[in-house]
Amino acid sequence: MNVRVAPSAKRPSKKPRRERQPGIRLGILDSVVGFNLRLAQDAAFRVFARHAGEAQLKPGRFAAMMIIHNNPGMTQMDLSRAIARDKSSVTPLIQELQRQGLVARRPSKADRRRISLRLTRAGETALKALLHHAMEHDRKLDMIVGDRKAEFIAILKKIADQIS
Amino acid sequence: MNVRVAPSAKRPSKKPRRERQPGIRLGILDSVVGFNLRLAQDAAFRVFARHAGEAQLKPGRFAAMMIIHNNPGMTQMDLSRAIARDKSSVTPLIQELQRQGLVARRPSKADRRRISLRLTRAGETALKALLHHAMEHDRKLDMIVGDRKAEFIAILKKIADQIS
DNA sequence: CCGTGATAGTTTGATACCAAACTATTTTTG
DNA sequence: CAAAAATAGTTTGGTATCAAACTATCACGG
Repeated sequence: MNVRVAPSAKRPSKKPRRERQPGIRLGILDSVVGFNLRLAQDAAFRVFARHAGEAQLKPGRFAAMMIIHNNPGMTQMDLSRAIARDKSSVTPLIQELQRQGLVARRPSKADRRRISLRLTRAGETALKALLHHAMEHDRKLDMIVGDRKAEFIAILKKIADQIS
Repeated sequence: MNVRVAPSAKRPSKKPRRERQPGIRLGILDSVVGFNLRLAQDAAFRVFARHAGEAQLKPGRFAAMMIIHNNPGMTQMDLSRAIARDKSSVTPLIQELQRQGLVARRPSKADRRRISLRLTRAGETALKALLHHAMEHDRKLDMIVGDRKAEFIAILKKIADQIS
């Protein structure tokens, strides 16, 4: 890591350096799992979202559609748990997908509190396109992660499941 | 991996812990790095924030104070880059810390656009207390990550640095 | 020096999220 | 069975965040 920092050197500087110090010391944060997890996730999220541009590809939307595709008839609560988002965050997400004609919402016959979700034909078609973009993005991550991908993901899953 | 399981286990747990719903099929998402990265980071973040309760410990605040501690005199832009947050997110964060008397903001003599940051005496004291909580939290993560921590963090750093 | 472009910080507007309160149902229990 | 508790979904309020517009200051080429 870079360790250099502004040395507060007495510099009667006519010419203050414009070069911004890339050497901010992180201290122990440098080896704190949570901090590095956040930086990595932020970076990955941003790259994903940036390439979304034309396609309406956002990580959350893609994940939701993918899961609905895999579990037709699932409820919003199911989805909430699967993507680890509060149910109140699922409401507007699904409403937006419905508004765009990608997801169909039907009241459950068996339990009238529930709304069963499935992709429309258009939704299935859209998912196929998004899948291409998403896989391309994740391929970058795969390359960075390298051959320890399985173990890396296993650790991430353990964190998601076991932390309390 | 996660395959359906009859949920009717005799488990009268009072507090329905948030966990992924067994029985929902994730499909390829199950092995997508980005998706698992998000779940892990979300879980870690929430646990950290929850234990904040009493102390005013939020991941962002702690990281900011830690970095300012390690780099007295740094600017808001420096901090913005260090924690990978937009400069416009740093403004309210620092103002809050200043309002609480934890961070001192002083205009830079050399460059009057800049504001140099440092922890106050109270800030240093507060940091010590927060450090204790934060380390306790990260110890949980350390236990989950196990003996491959160095490699795990190395991969996270690679993702944060190299993704584009 | 002087004007143009870069940089630091703030403000404003938009988005995503959570948590709590609320409604409508269903399940459980006394 | 009726009351109470639990569950599904929505609404509301608050926070964190980014991006773009804006102000002030600084650097640099001419």
